[in-house]
Amino acid sequence: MARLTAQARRALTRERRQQIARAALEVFSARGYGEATVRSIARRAGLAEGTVYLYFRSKRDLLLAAWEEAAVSTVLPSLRRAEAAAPGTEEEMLAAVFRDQFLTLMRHGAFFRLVMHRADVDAEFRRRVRARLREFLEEVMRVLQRGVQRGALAQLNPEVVVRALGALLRGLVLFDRYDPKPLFQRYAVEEVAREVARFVLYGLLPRTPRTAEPSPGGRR
Amino acid sequence: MARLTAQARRALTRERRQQIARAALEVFSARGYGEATVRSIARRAGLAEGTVYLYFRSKRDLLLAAWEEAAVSTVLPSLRRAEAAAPGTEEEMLAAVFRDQFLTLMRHGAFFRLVMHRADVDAEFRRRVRARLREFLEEVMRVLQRGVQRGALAQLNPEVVVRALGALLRGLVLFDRYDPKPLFQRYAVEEVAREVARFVLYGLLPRTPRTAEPSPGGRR
Amino acid sequence: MARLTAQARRALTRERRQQIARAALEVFSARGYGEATVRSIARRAGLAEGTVYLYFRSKRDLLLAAWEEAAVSTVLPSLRRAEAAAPGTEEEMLAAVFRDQFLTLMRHGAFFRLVMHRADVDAEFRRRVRARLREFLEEVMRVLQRGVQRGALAQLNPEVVVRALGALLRGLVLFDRYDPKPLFQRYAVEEVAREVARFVLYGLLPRTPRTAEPSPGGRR
Amino acid sequence: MARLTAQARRALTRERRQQIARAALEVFSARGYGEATVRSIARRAGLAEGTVYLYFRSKRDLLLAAWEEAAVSTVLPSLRRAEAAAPGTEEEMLAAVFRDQFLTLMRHGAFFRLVMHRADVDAEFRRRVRARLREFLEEVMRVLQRGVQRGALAQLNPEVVVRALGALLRGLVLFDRYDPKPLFQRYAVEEVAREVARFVLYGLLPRTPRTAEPSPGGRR
DNA sequence: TATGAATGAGAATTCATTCAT
DNA sequence: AATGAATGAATTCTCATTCAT
Repeated sequence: MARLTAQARRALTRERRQQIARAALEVFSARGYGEATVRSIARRAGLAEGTVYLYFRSKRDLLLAAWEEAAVSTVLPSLRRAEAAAPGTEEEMLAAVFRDQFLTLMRHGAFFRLVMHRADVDAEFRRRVRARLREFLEEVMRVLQRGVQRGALAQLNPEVVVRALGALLRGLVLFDRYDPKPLFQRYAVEEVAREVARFVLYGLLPRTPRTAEPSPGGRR
Repeated sequence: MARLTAQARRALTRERRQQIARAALEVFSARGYGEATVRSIARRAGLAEGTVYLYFRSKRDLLLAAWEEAAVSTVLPSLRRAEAAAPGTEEEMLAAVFRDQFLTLMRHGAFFRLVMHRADVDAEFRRRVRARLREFLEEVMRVLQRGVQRGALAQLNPEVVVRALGALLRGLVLFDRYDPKPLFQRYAVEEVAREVARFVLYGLLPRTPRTAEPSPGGRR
Repeated sequence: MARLTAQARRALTRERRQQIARAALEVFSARGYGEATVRSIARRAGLAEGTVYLYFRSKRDLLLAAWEEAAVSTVLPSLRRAEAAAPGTEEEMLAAVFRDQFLTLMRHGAFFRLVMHRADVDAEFRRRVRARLREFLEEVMRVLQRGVQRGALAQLNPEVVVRALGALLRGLVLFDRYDPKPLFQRYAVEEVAREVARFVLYGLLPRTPRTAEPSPGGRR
Repeated sequence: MARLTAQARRALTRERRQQIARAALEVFSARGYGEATVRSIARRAGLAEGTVYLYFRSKRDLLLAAWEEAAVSTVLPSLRRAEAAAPGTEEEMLAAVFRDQFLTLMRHGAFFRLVMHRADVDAEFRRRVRARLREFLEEVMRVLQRGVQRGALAQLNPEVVVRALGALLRGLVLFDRYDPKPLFQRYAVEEVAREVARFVLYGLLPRTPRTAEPSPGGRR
């Protein structure tokens, strides 16, 4: 008659949920939403079909859970570190932030592409995706605005820039899958991150005049 | 009904195919792949279910056809125009190219998001998406390389830059759907295009030293 | 390309619906609602499972259709005939009405028992059952009221009597199934009908005084 | 917990069984058989699902137990009282018997309707329902036969009359649920019982000639 | 060529029953 | 004795695809 404490039970439940959510993440990533079956997710989690329904109400809920599982970002911390960087190391710090972002995105690329699509089809899901994005956008915007105020950044519209940066980074990874010559298969992540950091800092135009002044850590 | 020449027949067939492909594009955009039914596509095209199968082998083929229908780009021409631009109008020309790209993407945003996902799930589809992208990438790369050689552009890796640019532009539009404060609902496309052009040309860093030299069409 | 006229098509559809409704009636009668599967109904109708759903939206709709199929009453006509009866043949006419009612009920006894139960569980179904009963009740009530006014019937509350009669007749058949010595297996329907008619006309008390008067077609 | 005597244990077991059977009766009445879940019955009894299976072998057994619970009749005693009635109070006594019967039936109307249906589907259940009915039928038949022999009742076939009476009483209550104008919602049970008693005693025909003679307890 | 009725494979979901604790 | 998590069989319903007309 040994019964578990309510706390222990809840912990077990949370663990099972995560176990299933991870399986869902894998299966959804591999097969998409429509093609993934609840059965295959259960099998992947090593459980029977019915068991899944003890922890999730529907297949749709599995998708939401998989999204929570995948969306844990490692980027915000590295962004905060970057902001605290000494002047002159901007390029390196930005490259580091970008690399982290790339790695995060690469881990679940297929799933994020699925998410983009499902968010079109499923309004509740879209709401959740938006909620998660909001926090991220606001944090980065704050960083940018401080940079502009300090004179460390050009006077660009931060609303646009934050989205341009986000699109650039996410797009680079997520569109790479159907690139005829995938970038991330031909260059190391670090390399791409550094090159993108340069592009982002100095733009497309040649910076010849600038090299005239002592720009520590400057390039070329 | 009088007999038609083989040519006329083929023309009719092509027309019917396109009629169905357009219907498919609309329905897929609105509902996604799994949720779209062949019946709804047939209905949208004003035909019976069976008729669709006279022109397409399967639902999957409908998706491929919808993709061909959607992927007609208006961007390459505007890019060529841009390249021929006189120095000093770079910003305007780039903004124009970007605007065209944005408009193209916005027309079928939901469908492109679907495509990104289906390309993960369906290898043949991925092949086709890649093929279409290749031509585009190569064209833009050539433009960039010429710019670098002429000294008009910074010495960045064109492989990276072309993808970064593409990701930036596509990402801005495609991710906007689940932006908590959608950019393209709050700014005119032209405005976004111009701001992004500036960002892309000059980068994030302040350009104060540069304004010292006569930079026609310079900014702010 | 021979297409059917809209009329012919509708006739075919009606026929198919009835074919399926009859199969449903049989299967529901034999197995009950929960135990009956749509598949078994389809098989009984000689069709594939999916075909059933071309004609009915759900299993529940099949039940409603089966009910319409079963509830076609042969009783009202015979009731009207009875009312027109010459005095003195009351007993015979009533027996005839009862016999018809018994036969109707016996044809689908199990199904009517199911109906009584489902009407408890399913509100929409209850509504339909009620609607069908209403017409019947009102007709019989009118007959009774006329009888009372003419002095041909005792001054009883017609509301109660119509229900008492209905309950008696329906109950006799429907409860017979779990009678340890089923009446209708041991007596001919006609016999039961006649005996019940006597009971209903003269009641339980002995009618000795009455035999004193010349009661043509009187009894015993 | 101290050991219990075998007797005390058995008593506890019986009590638990009844507790569950009552819960089953309620849930079956409210939802029907197929729609009722063992879980909901367990919850209603304040127990866990598994516990139910310590006392009953299957869901079907729960139904049998619920039937035993519901079928305890209060009618036989009142019938015996009625038989002992002095002449002249027949109408009142019969009305009293009927009222008791009505009340018993009304308490579990939905369940009895379910029972009628399940008895069709489940042979063992039918056997049990029959067994319970037998005792009742025989008792009432004896009463009727004595009445006929004493000359207190008309010379009708008691086999038919006992069933006609039973059908009438049970039917009145059980069919009332889907009566468009339910009798028992519009008349007091006593009223219905009295009116039905009159109908049953004197029949539908007017008793005018009869009132001429001294008919003790006559009507109107 | 066009139609849409028919098919049946396949998927999500429920729930009676079992069993380790 | 009591629990409730786990199981998986079974069911309803959908829809891509076929085919007779």
